[in-house]
Order: sequence, then C-alpha cells, then structure tokens
Amino acid sequence: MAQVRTKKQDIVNAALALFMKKGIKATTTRDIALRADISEGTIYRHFKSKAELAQVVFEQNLELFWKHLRHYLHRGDDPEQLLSGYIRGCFEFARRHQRRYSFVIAAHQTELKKLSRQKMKPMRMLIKILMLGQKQKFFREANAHLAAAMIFGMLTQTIFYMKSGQIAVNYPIVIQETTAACLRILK
Amino acid sequence: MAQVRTKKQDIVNAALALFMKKGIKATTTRDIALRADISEGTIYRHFKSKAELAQVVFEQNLELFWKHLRHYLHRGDDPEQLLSGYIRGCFEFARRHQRRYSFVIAAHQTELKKLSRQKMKPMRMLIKILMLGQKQKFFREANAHLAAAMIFGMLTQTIFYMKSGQIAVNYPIVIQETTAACLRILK
DNA sequence: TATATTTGCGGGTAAACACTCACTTATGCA
DNA sequence: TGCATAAGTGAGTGTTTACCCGCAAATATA
Repeated sequence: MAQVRTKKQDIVNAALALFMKKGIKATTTRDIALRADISEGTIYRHFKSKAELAQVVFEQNLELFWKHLRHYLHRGDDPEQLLSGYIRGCFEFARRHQRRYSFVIAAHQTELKKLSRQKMKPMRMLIKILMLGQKQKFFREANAHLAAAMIFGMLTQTIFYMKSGQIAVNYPIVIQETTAACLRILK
Repeated sequence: MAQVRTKKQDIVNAALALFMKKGIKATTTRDIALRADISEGTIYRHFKSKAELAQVVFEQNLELFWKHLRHYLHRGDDPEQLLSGYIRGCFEFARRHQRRYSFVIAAHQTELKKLSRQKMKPMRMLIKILMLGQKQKFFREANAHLAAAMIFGMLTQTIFYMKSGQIAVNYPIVIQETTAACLRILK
C-alpha cells in the first residue's frame, strides 16, 4: 500500500493491530501510544477521541475489504460469475487478512452499534448482484435483502467456525460448497 | 417461570437485563448492584467475579433457548419436520425473547471467547438433525458441520437484519422462505 | 531572519473500575 | 435460648482509564 509514514498513520496502524487483537474496548490509549512509539497526547492532536480513532480504523479496513472484493468481481459480469467471485473474495480476504476480517465483521455487528451500519458496502454490493441476477432472470424472484442476509450469514458463520477450528475442511472445498449452496437458493 | 426470589436471583436478573442492553464489558458491578437494589459487596457473596456472573447469566439464557427449541422439535421426527421446527423455534425465540436471543448469540461469538464455546447446544442439535437426515437419505451427503454452519449463519444474520430494520418482511414469510432455502441446500 | 502555526511531548487529573474487608443482621439448628 | 454460619452492607482500595495542558521543537510563511 506504500503509505506515507506520518505519526498519524503510525497511530492508526498501532490502533489497528491492537483493535484486531483485543477489540476496541479492551485496547487502551496507553497501549496504542506505546505501540506507535508516540505519547498519549499525540493521539489527541489527531483524533478528538478514542471513538473517533476507532471509527477511522474501521473505515480504513472496510475500504480494504471493499477494494479486495471489487478486484474479485472484475472478471465477467454475468450474475452467476459475479456471485461466485464475491464469495471467493470474502473467503480469500478472510484467509489472507484474518484479523482485519474479524475486526470488520465484529465491529460491524457489535462494537460500533449505530455508527456506519449503513456503510456496510460489501452487504450492499451483494444485494446489487442479486437484483441484477433477478432482472436478467438468472435468479428467481425473491426479496433481495432477505436473500442477501441469508448468504452473508452463511459466509460469515462458515468462516467463523473454520477459524475456530470446528470445521475441518480446506478452503477450496468450502468455497465450492458454499457457492453451490448459494446458487441452489437463488436459482 | 415462577422462580424463587432470592437476592442471588435478583442479581442474576439485573445483570441479565443490563448485559442484554449494553453488553458484558460495558456493564459495571455498580450498575448491577443499583438495579438489583443490593450492595456491590453482595454480588461477591454469590459470585467470585463479574466474569463468573456473566458465565452464569449466559448459561441460564442458553438453557432457555435450548428448552424453547426442544419444544418446537417434539412434533414429528422425520428430519424435514425437525429442521422446519428448528428454524421456526429459532425465529420464535428471537421474536419473543429478542434481547435474550441477541445476548446469547453475541456473547457466544464475541464476549465469552473461550468459555463455553463447546456448550453451544443449539448448534450441536442442528448438526444432529442434519446427520439424521443424511442417514435416512432425506438429505444428500455433505459435511454436516459445514452445512450446519451455513444454516445457522443464515438464521442469525437474517434475524439480525430483521431486528435492525433492514429487512422489511413479516415473520411467517421469512420463516417460510428460510426453511425453503435450507431444504434447497440440503436436498 | 522574525514570526506564526503545527506537531509532539509527558506528567497530571478526575473519574471509573472490579473487588475487599471489617462489621452487622438474619437464619438454621441443638 | 444460645450459638454457628450465612447473607448483606457500604465505605474504602489500588489500579486503570480517557483525556488535558503548558511547554518545546519543528516547520511554514513573510
């Protein structure tokens, strides 16, 4: 990503690492300052509160997830391919950026309550794919929001159980199975 | 439930209400004492720590969810009926005991990390249903753990989005749609 | 070079936290 | 009735917390 290394970015990076490991609440400003190798005061030069910092960190990671996903959608534009790319993108992101993924999902569902719930771009993108597929008669008519929730839930929960070691299957097979399951629902 | 009203139960009830509303971390022992109308010291007569209290509260609610689910499974014993009862049971529990449900799910996935992850009976029960169905050739062969994760994720995420008002459909239809989707995956 | 603005520091602070403890009151039992 | 134990109290404890502020150094602007 070749970013400019400013103190501000140092803070964000340190906060990111800690939030991912311990969660937002359990991470202290002192922890962050220590890790970023700056003083606590400096944090408040750049962010008006710990909450604002958390918000920024969350958005940066969501953006990353989002870019990653879009990369997987570039190839082809028929709904079935889009969906399969989407699913693969989610799994790959979760695999390659385990902590980032967990943070985004966990923060979205619990830690950042009201904040930016509407900003969950990956979810909105899924809805769009489904609607496109319905318009083109690839997928049967159904409430796209409901279907998207189902699919998103399938993905997150599957990843969750894989990570916690309760599903002993390898990635390619899980991706394949999940995609097949989604298509069965939608067709 | 007609429970005996002891101070201990008062504490559990107060803690439950607060944990459900604000989460475990954000609830202080002072909050609990105030709400239960007892002193903070009393909490420590009955529980050796806040963590232990949280554990008890979690288990009580999980037990409730569990009993509720079993009630929905009593009728019939062919896998398809069992599954449909299971799904209905989840949705009904989430509807009738919204906060309890959220607490159990949230606590399971984030707050109680290592504790009692193995104790997630509803998940284990789902796996059993799927295995039974496979044995009886009602459902096709597949990794039951993976399928259970998918289905459980479908349910939790759907409920999550319904509660947050992002899916505007009524319960009977959602239950029906979700059941149909599950069967499509499994058949 | 003189001056204004930004960036960084780190000790300090008040509030909040989970938990303790010496003590009082209630309960069970012979 | 007398006594042992359990239940309940609330002021206190030592930490930890997010955040502040006076000051210094760096950087930009003239």
